[in-house]
Amino acid sequence: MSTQKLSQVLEKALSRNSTSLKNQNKAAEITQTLINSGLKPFKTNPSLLSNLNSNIINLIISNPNLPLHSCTIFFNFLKTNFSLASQKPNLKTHLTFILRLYKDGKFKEIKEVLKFIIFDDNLRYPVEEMFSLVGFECNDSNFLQKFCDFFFRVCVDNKMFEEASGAFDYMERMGFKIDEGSCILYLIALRKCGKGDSLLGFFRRMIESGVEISVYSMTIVIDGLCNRGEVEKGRELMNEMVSKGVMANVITYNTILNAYVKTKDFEVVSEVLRLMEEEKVEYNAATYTVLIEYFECVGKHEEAEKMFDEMRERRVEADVHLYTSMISWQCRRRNIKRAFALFDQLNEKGLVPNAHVYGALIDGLCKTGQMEAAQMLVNDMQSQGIVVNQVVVNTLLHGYCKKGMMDDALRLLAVMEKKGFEPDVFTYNIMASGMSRLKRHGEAKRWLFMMVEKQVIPNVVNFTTLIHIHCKEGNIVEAKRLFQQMQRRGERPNTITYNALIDGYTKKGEMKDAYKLRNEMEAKGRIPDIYTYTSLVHGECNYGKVDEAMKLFNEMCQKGLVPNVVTYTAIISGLCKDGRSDEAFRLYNEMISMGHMPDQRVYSSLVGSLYTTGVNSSGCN
DNA sequence: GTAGGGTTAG
Repeated sequence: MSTQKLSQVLEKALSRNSTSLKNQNKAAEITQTLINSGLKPFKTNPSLLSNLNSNIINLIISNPNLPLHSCTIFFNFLKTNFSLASQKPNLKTHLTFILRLYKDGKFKEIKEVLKFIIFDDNLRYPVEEMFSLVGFECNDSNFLQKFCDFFFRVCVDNKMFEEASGAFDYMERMGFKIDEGSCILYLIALRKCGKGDSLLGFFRRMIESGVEISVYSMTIVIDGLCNRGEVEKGRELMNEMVSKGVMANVITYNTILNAYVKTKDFEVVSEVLRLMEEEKVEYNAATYTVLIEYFECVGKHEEAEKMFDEMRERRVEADVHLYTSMISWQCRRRNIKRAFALFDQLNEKGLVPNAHVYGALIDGLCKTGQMEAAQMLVNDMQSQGIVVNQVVVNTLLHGYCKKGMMDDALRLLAVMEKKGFEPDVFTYNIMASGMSRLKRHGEAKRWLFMMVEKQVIPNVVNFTTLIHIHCKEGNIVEAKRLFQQMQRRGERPNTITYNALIDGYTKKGEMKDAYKLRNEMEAKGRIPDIYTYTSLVHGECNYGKVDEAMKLFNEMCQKGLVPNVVTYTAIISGLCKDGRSDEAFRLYNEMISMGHMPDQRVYSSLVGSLYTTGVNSSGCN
């Protein structure tokens, strides 16, 4: 190094020292003022802060003699005072303030400052650079680790997954201990944002980075896999983790059990139950809820009751979830008395009913047409301080619509809208189908058009309703157009959608197109049900092709589908019109033996057939 | 900071 250069360096160092000294003096002066008199002097005389620079600010903020409270007030003053725009705290100042908060254990406040940094265009830096700056400014490795973790969590809280991922990478590269709790928040946020496909990938990264894995994060990932229909993958993951020493608990098992219950596959359900027994995992209320749900779903009511009894024998306390499920099933079976008995039981146990429980009960009353009682229950829940939410309003509306009480539905809707209720996809569909049921097709369509105007995106159900309306109006062209439009919009028609359209075609006598759709739905994995067959049977009968109708009728029975009163009516009247009263009476008897009550149409058909064919000899009883 | 519950269309 030349002498000249050395002298320059020395000069610079000296001048730095002198500025540094000047800064220190200024900082000390301001700090003292803040301690003695707070912000007031600076507000009345802003020139006191005229020579402020970031070094001075940092010296003030990091001064442990200045109480944190004063420190915060000063920091916020600098941030918000427009006349001090040139001294607005920069990233380094913010980091200094965070360090100060950290030393005082103010973690919640740190997160707020971090959030501010993340959303401020002038303060936001690439993750890497910011962390390096923290490491450079502060030699405390513990703080840097904690800082990274805070930053990661704040990104997660604000759904900034890429930034969070960057923070994770940095922590991994630096060999920091990564907190599982933070990773769990990341997993939950992913799931909440519909990014379930990223769960497993991130979980693998956690394992590779040496994050201590607990049953919590494992279960979240398994749940995510189950929700995507990848139950087997979930089970494999569980086995893999068990071999690594992470034991599954009752919640993990419930998660897998619940996924299998939805497939209604008794074999796999029993297998999980056996596994739970082997592993000595005791059932809890959630296990019983899932099992009761399963048995009710497959129509084994007695088994479901047995589960409820077993739970009490094993002294597992029922909770609100379980009662809601039980009540809902009683209501579906129209056993309102039992539903209310369970409701009383819940209250006697000191459990607090919530909107879900009330929702189930109100639905039960609506299903049985007891609208006054339903309204009373709504008042009751309100008096308990429970908010009448979207579901309850929709349930009530549906109750009124089903009874054709459209004026009451409209009145309720108007009242609720005044209270801030906003109709959703359900509401519009309930109103439209209510109108359509009364053949008020114009109004029905208006409700569905209104939802589009209100920017509510129609789903497959809404499209199906509209298609159905057009079919009822005989406008099969428009129905078909909508059917294609919905698919272009990414809504996949389900069995019910196909049924609506098939019914439209059969009513027009366009049987060829109806069969074409039936084949198409099968090819797409949508299974024809009794409604599909009933429409086809009806269509064939209407056009005198009773042999074709009988073929369909036998085909559906072979497939294990049980004809209902409508199917029987269609085929019986078809046979009668064709003069085949023997066959008609045979099916009539079959229908009676199946426990179906014939309606007026069946009688008229049969009586009519007696007139045309003379005396029947089949011995109808 | 892990699981289970109430609403819609033929």
